[in-house]
Amino acid sequence: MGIKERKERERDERRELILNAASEIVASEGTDNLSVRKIASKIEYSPSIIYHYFQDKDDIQNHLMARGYQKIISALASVQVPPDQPAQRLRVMTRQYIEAALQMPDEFKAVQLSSSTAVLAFTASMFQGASEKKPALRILHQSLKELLKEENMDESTIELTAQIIAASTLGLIIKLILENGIGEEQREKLIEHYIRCIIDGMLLKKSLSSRQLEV
Amino acid sequence: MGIKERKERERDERRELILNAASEIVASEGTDNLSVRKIASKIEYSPSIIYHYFQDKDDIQNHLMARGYQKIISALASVQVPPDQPAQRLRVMTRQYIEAALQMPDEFKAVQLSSSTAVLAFTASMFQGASEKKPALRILHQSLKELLKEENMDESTIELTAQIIAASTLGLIIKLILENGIGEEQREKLIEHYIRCIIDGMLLKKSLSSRQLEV
DNA sequence: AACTTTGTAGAACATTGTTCAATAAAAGTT
DNA sequence: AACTTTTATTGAACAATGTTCTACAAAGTT
Repeated sequence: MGIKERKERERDERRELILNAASEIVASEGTDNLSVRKIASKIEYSPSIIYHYFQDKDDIQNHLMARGYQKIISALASVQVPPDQPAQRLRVMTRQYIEAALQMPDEFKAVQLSSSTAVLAFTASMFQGASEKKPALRILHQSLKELLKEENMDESTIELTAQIIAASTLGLIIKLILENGIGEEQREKLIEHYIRCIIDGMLLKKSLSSRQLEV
Repeated sequence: MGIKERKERERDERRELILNAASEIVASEGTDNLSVRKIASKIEYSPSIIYHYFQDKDDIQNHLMARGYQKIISALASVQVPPDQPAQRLRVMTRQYIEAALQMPDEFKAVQLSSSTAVLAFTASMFQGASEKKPALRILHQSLKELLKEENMDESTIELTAQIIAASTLGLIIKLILENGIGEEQREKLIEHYIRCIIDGMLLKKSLSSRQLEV
């Protein structure tokens, strides 16, 4: 049954063709200026053909998001720090996550910031609920677990902490993306200070066990 | 010259009329479904009239943003905690900021998440650069300053810290907005834990002065 | 009363996402 | 090889969008 496979391959290739064109448009003109017709014109096909390969525009954007997300995951997964230094590992991973996101601001915006319902639903499926089910967060979660288990922290607190780190890192990324005029050294300072404050701050707190604060 | 003033008043009233209609549409149908024509139909005017009172759609959205932002600022400014307890004050303010934002997810999304260039520029003018120039951040900044000055922290670090707290709080808010299916108690837990981790974590770190970490 | 400014509407345009009916091409079946 | 079914592709069409332009009426000024 070689033909069926070839057909599927060809179909996938055309889907890739469409996605690549879409990706280029997003890269050159921004997410807002992506249109079905521009994609069609770029690949020199009629606009209608898009709907033979994708359900609708949201579908295309979902796939674009998935790609961007995959890049982030790869960047995260490729971090190899000696596993006996989980704190350092967490720092490096956080930094990698931030930098991966900054290298593809448009895709990241598509992943994280879109408010169209379909895109939102997709985002939710990756970022919502327990972090075990979210690819990128799972990796972060794993590192956190290794790190925090040694400090007799209960499971639910670890889960909460992972989510909060993910959320606040997202916030920093958004800040850095929005402030595209920011200088390189200022950006570096912010990232550095962020990791200091958030990661190290949290670690330090835990290492002092659960002493209550009444400042 | 009473007539000129009345004219201006009438003009402002119609601008308000338009903004209110826009606001209702955003509230009921979401930011994505706001359209000039819907506004016109809601106020029972022709679509063209909109352009007599606003430059374009982005202009309207900017004003919508400004309103939402004003609400957040009010919520922040209304926090009155004894000034001799700056840490507690910072906690309450952070919480208020989060809750104000969650009560108007659409406006907040408009303020923070939009990627249209005009909206972006506007957002930038409020959130970008030094926090002294950003109304909402300035209040936060002020509280931080009071709090951190006592711990001989230099100005630039305070600035960085303020920005990071603002950014990560933004991240949490976005997370909570995106996860609209989240339960009340879970949301509460997250906010509580966030304040614990971020605010208290930072405070604790500072109270131990600048000891370096080599975990 | 004549003139100018301001408010309003209607028609029109280009662009968008999407659908539908028709057709060409390919694959499968006899 | 002839026929049938499936797949690929197009062109025309539709409705909704943001926006502009021309025209015109109303209000204000002189």
